Amino acid sequence: MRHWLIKSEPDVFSIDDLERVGREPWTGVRNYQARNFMWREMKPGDQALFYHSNAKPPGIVGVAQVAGAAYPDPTQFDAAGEYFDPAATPAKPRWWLVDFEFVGKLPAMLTLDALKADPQLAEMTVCQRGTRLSITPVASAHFKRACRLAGW
DNA sequence: GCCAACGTTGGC
DNA sequence: GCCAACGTTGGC
Repeated sequence: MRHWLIKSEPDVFSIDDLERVGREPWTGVRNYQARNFMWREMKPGDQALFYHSNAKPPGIVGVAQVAGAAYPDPTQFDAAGEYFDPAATPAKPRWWLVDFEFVGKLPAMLTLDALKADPQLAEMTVCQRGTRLSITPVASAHFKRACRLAGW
């Protein structure tokens, strides 16, 4: 099993939203690298750290898991929506996604500051300067360490 | 194919 | 609100 970190702005979609709906298609990702992770590398059952970005403070708040195989992001075909891609067709989709399902909430947020302060976690991609990618792979050792640090 | 301009992300 | 980082766009 591989591990990941997925970012979401809590004002848009928070860990509480995921808990409420149970399962959510990860729509709107329009970055090729992030798409490739969902399309080609994620497998059902992979677990992801759920990260609140653009939050005060930012940090990891829970765990989600890949709920099924990748499929075309339906929002790319919606001409009225903000994620419409005129170059994409159902026969030749450009954007792919997976659904994530709620696994659990951390007892307390593991803040970005706390991640950076931990010698083992400071190497995580999310801790690196200028990292904007919304989906990143996480080493299994880092995943375990983060859960342990958060008391989960 | 180069690269300057532009847009977005996201911490601070 | 600022701005560093960096991906994308488009003129040439």
